[in-house]
Amino acid sequence: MNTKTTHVPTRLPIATTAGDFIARYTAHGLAGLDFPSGAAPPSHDPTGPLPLALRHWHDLTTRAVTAALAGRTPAQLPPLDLTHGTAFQQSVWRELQTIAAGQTRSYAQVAAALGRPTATRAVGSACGANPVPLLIPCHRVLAAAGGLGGFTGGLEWKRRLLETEGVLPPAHGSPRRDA
DNA sequence: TCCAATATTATGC
DNA sequence: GCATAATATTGGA
Repeated sequence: MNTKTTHVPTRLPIATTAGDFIARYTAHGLAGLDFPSGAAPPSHDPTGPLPLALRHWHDLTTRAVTAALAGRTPAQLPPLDLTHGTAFQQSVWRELQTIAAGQTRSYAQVAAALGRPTATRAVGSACGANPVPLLIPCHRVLAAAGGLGGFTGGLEWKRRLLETEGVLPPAHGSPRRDA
């Protein structure tokens, strides 16, 4: 790639009922989305007014995140900058975006859709590398055995999102992975 | 180039 | 139900 270009993405906060999400933007679009850590607020240097395009992206992102938290599918998503991932990861993320709200798929199912039915573990790894949670419904991917699997940044979020969408399997009894 | 880790899955006891 | 082996991709030494 190019040399060490100080490509620091613009960080903007997204106020939600669950806290302030942190959206990271690059020149190509939304490059990352972080859960409310409750740590230091994203002090974006107000060296000047935000670019119009960036403001538009942030508006779309805010709506998308709000919709996702409400268990709904975002009507429109901002341009995503997924160049940070490999070709395989991008394929996985693209496949995840085809999963509608209220529906879940197993890691094996996603792997099979990619033409690599034996790459179940790789899919899980790619999901963990997902820079844009919520918008890319990585939380809708469950283990084939009915388990939640894992979730980078906090498994409680995954549980909360699934519960909101009404697809959270019962903690006792047999989880019906039947859509 | 090789080693180890990972948000899994299937099989055996 | 628990433990072990197998398989694919990635990042670092």
